[in-house]
Amino acid sequence: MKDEHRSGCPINLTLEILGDRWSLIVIRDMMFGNRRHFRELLTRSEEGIASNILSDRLKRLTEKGLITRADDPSHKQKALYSLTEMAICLVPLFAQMGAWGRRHLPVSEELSIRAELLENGGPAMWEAMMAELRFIHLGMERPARSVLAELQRAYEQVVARTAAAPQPEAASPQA
Amino acid sequence: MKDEHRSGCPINLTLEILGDRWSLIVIRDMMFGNRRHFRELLTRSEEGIASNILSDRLKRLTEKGLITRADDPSHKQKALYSLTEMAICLVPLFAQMGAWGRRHLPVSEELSIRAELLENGGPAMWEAMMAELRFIHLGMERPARSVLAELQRAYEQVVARTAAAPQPEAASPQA
DNA sequence: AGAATCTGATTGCATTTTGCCACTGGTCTG
DNA sequence: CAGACCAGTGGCAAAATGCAATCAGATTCT
Repeated sequence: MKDEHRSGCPINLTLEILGDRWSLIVIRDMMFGNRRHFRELLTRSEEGIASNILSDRLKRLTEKGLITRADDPSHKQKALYSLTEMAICLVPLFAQMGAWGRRHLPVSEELSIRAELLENGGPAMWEAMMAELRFIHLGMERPARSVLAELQRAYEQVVARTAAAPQPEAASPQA
Repeated sequence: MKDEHRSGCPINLTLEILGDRWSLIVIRDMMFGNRRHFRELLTRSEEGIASNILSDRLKRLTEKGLITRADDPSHKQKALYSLTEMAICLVPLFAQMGAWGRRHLPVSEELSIRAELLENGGPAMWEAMMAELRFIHLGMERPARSVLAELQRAYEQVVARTAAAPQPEAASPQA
């Protein structure tokens, strides 16, 4: 563990923790895909993370205080990973990243509908989602609104629609 | 150049471009520090980027459409780098990154005052800053408000204050 | 009970990226 | 014309990444 920082700039310190190709992918899957176990994160990921990288990132993110690891009561060898408040506070960052990527990069429609909703929902929606994540991961009181359900429903609708009306060209599956 | 993407997810595509330890540092220095030349970026950086890394990042960011390179009319061997609209649109992302880092990581006071102002200023301030960057980097009309000047002034005030009143240890610098 | 399966990882190895530092060819300045 | 300045390159060791095989314990299937 190296405690030396390149500088005390908030942007730099954030990059020192999240500035690689996988850390935010792991958090994204835990946050939006509700993946809580090693295998779920390993196999049900769009991008196909390698097991040693996943292992390393879970360890590193735990050290940095973004996630916690607990034994799953139902399965003795299962580990249950949870987001901490620190990670839950990344919701607005994800919203901005999604908004930017959606506007400037060749995103697929199915995978960007969540970003679109989150952008249009604004800070109120972000806060509602953070409250929901605090319920799921930190055991706090269940909020009335379920943003995750809204996002999932919209995603499924897009999937159903694009599957029913196959586009001639622009919609290549390309996972 | 590889055109294969791991997935069409906006978060993933954003990470494929900006998900490393240096790309956002370079853009940050161009954006907030108004560094436009190779040497400025190389030597006047808090974090100390290596010249080959800087060279590579400038090349990559140019390919990806985030910056442009032009000859500086005043010096024949100088290259002038400018942000594109795509990079200017990262302002809200920087604001969120700064806000998150400032809240959860051991930032220094001088280097986080800008993040604090940007967070408190909200979307209106971000838009004003983007307009200013469009003036500086894209030659658009000069806006009335100069957010960069506001940030710089606040930074200098903090530097002057902390230099004038040397802290003993953990004593609050008289808020 | 025994075999197959599932769990969170680990190990080995090749490739790629990073970091450090010296250095280059051209340009500008005093 | 000497020395500083300019945008980068090149060499090399260390670290990170990617891939595939593997591990030991826990659970499930038969």
